[in-house]
Amino acid sequence: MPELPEVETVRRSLARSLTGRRIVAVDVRERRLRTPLRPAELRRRLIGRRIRALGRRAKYLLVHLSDDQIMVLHLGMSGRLAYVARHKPLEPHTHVRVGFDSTKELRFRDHRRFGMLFVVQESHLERHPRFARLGAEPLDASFSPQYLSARARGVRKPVKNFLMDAGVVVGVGNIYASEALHRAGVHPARAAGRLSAARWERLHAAVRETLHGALSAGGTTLNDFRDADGSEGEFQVELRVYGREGEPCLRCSGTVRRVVQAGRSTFYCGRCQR
DNA sequence: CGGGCGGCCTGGAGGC
DNA sequence: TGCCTCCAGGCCGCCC
Repeated sequence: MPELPEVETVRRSLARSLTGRRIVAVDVRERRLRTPLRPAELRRRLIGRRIRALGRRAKYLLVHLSDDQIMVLHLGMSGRLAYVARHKPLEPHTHVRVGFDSTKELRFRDHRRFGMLFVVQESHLERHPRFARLGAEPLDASFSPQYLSARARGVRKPVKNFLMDAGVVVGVGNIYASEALHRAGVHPARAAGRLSAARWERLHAAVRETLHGALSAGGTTLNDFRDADGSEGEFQVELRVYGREGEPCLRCSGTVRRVVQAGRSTFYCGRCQR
């Protein structure tokens, strides 16, 4: 569920609390995450280092540390980060605690354990296997309709799946792909390689507007998304098609439908999305 | 080789 | 009421 706006929301809330802090303790309570945690290595590479800044690449949160190190966090589907008082009782599924030179600590919870936490050398980040093949950042200036159109040339897979391909554009997950396609009036099953330049213009704008809107709302909280201070997002009330199967389209008199594409639910209006 | 799909996980919802 | 199945979806490996 955490897509770009949710990860960015967490980044912003964490940056306020963590920037400038020094790591003094790392407690791994469960090492079986998506990538198995290595407690000794984590301690060796994290303890004593200071947090310089918080960044983000795709859905990865980047905690930039002193000495050229980055602590990389991925929330998977159910991951949560919270900066809370050290003495607060542990919530269920708290897998990692990172202590700081303050009275608070960072807690990483993830009941489904799809999340990740590892450390990379900053100068090696772009060569890291999980980063080397990532596509454009949708909110960057380099992301353009021409880029999308060029990457889609000859691609026969549905445009919905194309938008969710992190090798093309990052951060667009299942919810915002449906929302952006609806906003652009593009049918999700249309082959990516068969969209006109005008449609790429609309879709490009729709992706950015959707992500910016969600960001302004602090993300979408459908089940359990929270930022690092525990606040919920508000964008769920602005969703136009996602989760609205059978309900009326908010733009025309059509009905929102649900189909499964590549194993994922897609919501769209069969009337105004062509 | 592009693209679809299953596996990884667990909690919650819905069916019987 | 309780048990079972299904679904949620980011990412990757596998397979056609």
